[in-house]
Amino acid sequence: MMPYKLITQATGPLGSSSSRSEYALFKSLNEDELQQLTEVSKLKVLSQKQHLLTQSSSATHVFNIASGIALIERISMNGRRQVLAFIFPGDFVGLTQSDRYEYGVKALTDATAYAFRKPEFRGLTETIPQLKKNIADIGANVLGHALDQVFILGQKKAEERLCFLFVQLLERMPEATAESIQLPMTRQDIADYLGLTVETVSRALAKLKSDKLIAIPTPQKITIIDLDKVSELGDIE
Amino acid sequence: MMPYKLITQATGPLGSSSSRSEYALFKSLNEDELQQLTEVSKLKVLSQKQHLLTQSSSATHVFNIASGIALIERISMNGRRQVLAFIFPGDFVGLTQSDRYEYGVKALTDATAYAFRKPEFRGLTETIPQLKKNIADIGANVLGHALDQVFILGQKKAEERLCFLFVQLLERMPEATAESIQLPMTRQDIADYLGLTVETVSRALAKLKSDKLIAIPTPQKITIIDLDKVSELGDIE
DNA sequence: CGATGCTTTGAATCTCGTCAAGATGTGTGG
DNA sequence: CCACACATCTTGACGAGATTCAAAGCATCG
Repeated sequence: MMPYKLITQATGPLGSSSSRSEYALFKSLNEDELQQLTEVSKLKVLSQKQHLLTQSSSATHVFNIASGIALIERISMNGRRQVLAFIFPGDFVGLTQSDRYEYGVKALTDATAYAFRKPEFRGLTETIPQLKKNIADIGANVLGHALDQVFILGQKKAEERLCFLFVQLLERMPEATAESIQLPMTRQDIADYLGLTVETVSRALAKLKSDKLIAIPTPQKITIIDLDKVSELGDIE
Repeated sequence: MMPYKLITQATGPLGSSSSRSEYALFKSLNEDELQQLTEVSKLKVLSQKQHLLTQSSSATHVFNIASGIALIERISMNGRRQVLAFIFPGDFVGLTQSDRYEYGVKALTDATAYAFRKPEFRGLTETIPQLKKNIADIGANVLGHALDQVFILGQKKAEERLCFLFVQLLERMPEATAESIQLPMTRQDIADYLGLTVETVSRALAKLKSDKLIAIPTPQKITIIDLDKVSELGDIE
């Protein structure tokens, strides 16, 4: 019935390889509880650019990203698009205020996610207190992230915003190191995340490169040369 | 952080007159439960420009605004200031992720608030399930507000941002009508909320005025002349 | 290959920020 | 009551930063 095994620390179907997150859905759950979750989950496989869920569609499930990278986006009537976050293995998405998703989630790479039907999931949050707590922690974390983004968009220049992104990726993306950060998202995605245009993103990257703060071996890969300065520029404190 | 709408139906020590909120801390609580809350609350009286709580101070209380208007602000090391929200009677503030407030709350007018010591408040959330649910709802609402702000800051121009503020004030400020919106905050507060400078705010107001979308009888009072256009410009959908 | 999509670069334009000055308003002390 | 200081708001001139429009470079994929 369960072709997969539950692991929380290491890479696994429900837990995740994303290591640096203190806000994990499955944190501090015992074997039995994990088992209960596994039983109501269903694996969803996505290829690049496919949607895990679409804005305005009926909010029937919540999801836990198992592998791959995705983004959360919100598109307004007049077509303007805001990327709200990039998400990684172990991240949890799908909660809404209403009965429809207020945002879309699109895979940037091939990806897999475990889907939980809402009623069943909600039931488990009632019977497993720790799970409810984890959800609350995740919510607080999401809010913290949103406030960080508010700060950046309200206060920072293009190059600083890019540095903020780099710092975030270093903290959250599984395989990212200062030596090599793979960028699975397009320049347009970055622009829509940071409230800029593609051209400005490209130029700001060129400037950071010419200032020797970063290198850009290929368009999809950057190296942080001066981590101190990049951190300083990207800092929100 | 952000507006935690909290209101009972009637005006009283815990709730108050602000009407338009669906996210009430005291929603669906019975008399006895309200009584328990009242017993652990303590009135705090503030005059204009005083702080209800200060950033980085020990997070000992949560608060329910009873009267007056305040703002939530976050100031970074390098002195840059971001206003996160304007809050009104019935709003709830003081929840944090850490043991210190990550933001400050400053009164824009003379104001009063009911204070709850955290341990006691937390105790009540355990014994009153509906209270816990209300807190969760409020959190979701706060997140929604933060995401709106992200959208505005990422996508909109100065005049549109101002219209967004007007729409928000119309929705949330107790006595605000299209005919008359009192602005208890300074231009600097508005600028720091919308990610602009005072000068840009002043000029954008002048432009909206010359375009006959609004009138500015006094610097602290505006009138919406063309509500449709203002709503359209300020809309985030 | 040619077609398509993504990225970069260039030039003109626009928006907003910065610096500076003046206007308006409020509160205080003489 | 007036005069003065102080804070807030507005307006102007200028410059920096970002967007827009346009074109060209580079990949990948049929």
